[in-house]
Amino acid sequence: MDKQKRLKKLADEFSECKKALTAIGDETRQSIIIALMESVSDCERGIRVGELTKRTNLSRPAVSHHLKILKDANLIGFSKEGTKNYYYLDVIKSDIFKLKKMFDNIEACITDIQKQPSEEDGV
Amino acid sequence: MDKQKRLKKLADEFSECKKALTAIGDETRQSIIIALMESVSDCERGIRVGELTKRTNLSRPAVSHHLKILKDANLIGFSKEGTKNYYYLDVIKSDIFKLKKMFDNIEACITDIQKQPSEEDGV
DNA sequence: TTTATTGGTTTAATTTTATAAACCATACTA
DNA sequence: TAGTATGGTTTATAAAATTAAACCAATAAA
Repeated sequence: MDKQKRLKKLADEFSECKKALTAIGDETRQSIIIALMESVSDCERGIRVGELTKRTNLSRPAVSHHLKILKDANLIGFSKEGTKNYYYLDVIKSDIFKLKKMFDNIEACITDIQKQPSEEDGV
Repeated sequence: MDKQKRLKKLADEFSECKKALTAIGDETRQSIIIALMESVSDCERGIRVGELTKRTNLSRPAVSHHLKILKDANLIGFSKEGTKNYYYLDVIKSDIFKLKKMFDNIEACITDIQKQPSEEDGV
């Protein structure tokens, strides 16, 4: 595949990650993700909204609001048990995996192209 | 290393990427990054602000403002030639590489821990 | 030296976003 | 059934971000 095509494909892949990047690119939501990370070993099922409000010092509506954005961006999973909602990180099923692959590709693609002397420049 | 420590390290690594994530988590800046990607094969040195305003349909002050944020977050590189400023993606030197490594670690760490049955739960 | 080009910055207005209060719905429990 | 806990949503306000206009500085060219 030529450089142009490869870069176009990479730009498209990056575009497909826009929603996930925007969702994760907010400090408040980053705190929520950190709280979810730290709870991975504690609770298999994930943690509840009440626990998240404690750990992040955010109000419940704020947590709820940002969880919705993270859910819509498919970055976190959740399960219901009665009125209790458990939120958790699930890397493989979520778009975190999509982000991982995308960053791997940026690195591979850009470094490849920048290493090679360009043919158009007369090499 | 035990799970708790491993997760704490991951959360710290994620924290160190906060600035980069916030910078990249903006639609306008995502368009700028896409323009920079697509120009990798065209111009070795990178592209100028004027070219970016054309490609993104943003005003010059807007481009300038967002480039500054991307620069401050160490996501892009630039070089001066007289009054001309060339902006470019440099994956290895920039914090894009830091993001790549961080996402690789999220994947490795979380999936490892979620795969193993937890010892505390009586296994 | 004068003029043009390039691009960063400040400012002020608009737009967007975030938040807490109040409210609603659901599902357990006694 | 009444009471309690959980948590999502709406709304009104406050805070923050975005942008274009105007301005400024530096360099290049004529």
